Amino acid sequence: MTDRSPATGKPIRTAISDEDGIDFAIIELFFFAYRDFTSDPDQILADYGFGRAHHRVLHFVNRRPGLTVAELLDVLKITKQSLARVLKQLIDTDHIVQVQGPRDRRQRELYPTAKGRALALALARPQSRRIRAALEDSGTTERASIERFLEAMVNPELRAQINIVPAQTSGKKNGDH
Amino acid sequence: MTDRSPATGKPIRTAISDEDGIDFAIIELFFFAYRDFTSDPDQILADYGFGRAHHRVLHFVNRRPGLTVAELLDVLKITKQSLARVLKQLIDTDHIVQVQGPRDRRQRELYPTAKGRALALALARPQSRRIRAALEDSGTTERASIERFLEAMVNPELRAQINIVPAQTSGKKNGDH
DNA sequence: GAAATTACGTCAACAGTACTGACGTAATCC
DNA sequence: GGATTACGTCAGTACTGTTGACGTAATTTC
Repeated sequence: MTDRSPATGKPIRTAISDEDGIDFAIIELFFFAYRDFTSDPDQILADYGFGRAHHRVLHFVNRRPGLTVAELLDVLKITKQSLARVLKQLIDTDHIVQVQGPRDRRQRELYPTAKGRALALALARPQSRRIRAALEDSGTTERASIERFLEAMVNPELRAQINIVPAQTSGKKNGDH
Repeated sequence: MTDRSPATGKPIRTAISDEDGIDFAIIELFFFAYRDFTSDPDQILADYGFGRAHHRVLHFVNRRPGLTVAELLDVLKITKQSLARVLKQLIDTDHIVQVQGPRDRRQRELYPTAKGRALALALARPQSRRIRAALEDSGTTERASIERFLEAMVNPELRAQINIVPAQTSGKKNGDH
């Protein structure tokens, strides 16, 4: 390679590859996949003057209605100040309401309104559609294998959060609307 | 209960679920997985005073050495100004070098230096480790199925970018000079 | 060869999301 | 009653993204 130079930059012309046993293919795919995955709701959010932070808050409040501010902070792994702004906006725009905690009145339980529920669904719809299409296109027979892989990508100590999800609700309570 | 009120917020107490045929499970898993996936390199980047934007630039310059600024912008889907700041820092810190384009001297071909290559590898290592572990933990026998799924998640019109990856540098052209 | 276009760098201004640290208030715990 | 907790908020800052405009050098077009 005719390399004789000082410490200062010499251009390396060969592409990095799986040479070092590093899975660049999936690393890169994960980047592209997530970028496009989030671009769907971004379009909708723009109409409301919201961003991704609003989406995340809205999502989890809909998924775990009644969770407290502290719990939400823990799930999102952001600070109080970061949450404050977006949460306030969502409350002001009547997407989320706060209810004083029953046991502990210092706490604020967060619930979606009908408006907030509708928006959460609207944001999730294109994402879900993309997932379904991807499962079909990739010929993935069992959805569960993707689910297992993604779950295994999450830090073990944080997996508890994932399963707080209400799976028991699946009883299809009320009729259609 | 007692739900009859004006348009203003009434708390909905039931969790959103797969009721509407929406794949909330995977939507949420994708969020958690990507969050933790990016947290690995974030730790390292902090030591250099870099952020995720630097990581992405460094990654693609290492993956496609010699790409031009315009090509990089196209891959990252960001604006010139956003790129300018981080690229300048990477050049100033001797992680990336610019070489005047051979065919078109207006262009700047971007190459990693040894230092830049080393950092790119250091950043990719924990991510690759996480992927390998996830594949094992989830009992995914064939890596390719995950790869296919992720690729199918990418917008079709953008999939071309993915395959620009080297490894088969030949047999691409069709008699053009 | 002059004029238009292209590739890139840069300046200015701004938005969204994240951070830290500090302070105040009400409620609960001990 | 004092300490702690849950939450809200103020101030300041960093990173990454945006748009628009302008300048320069190189290439292309006529």
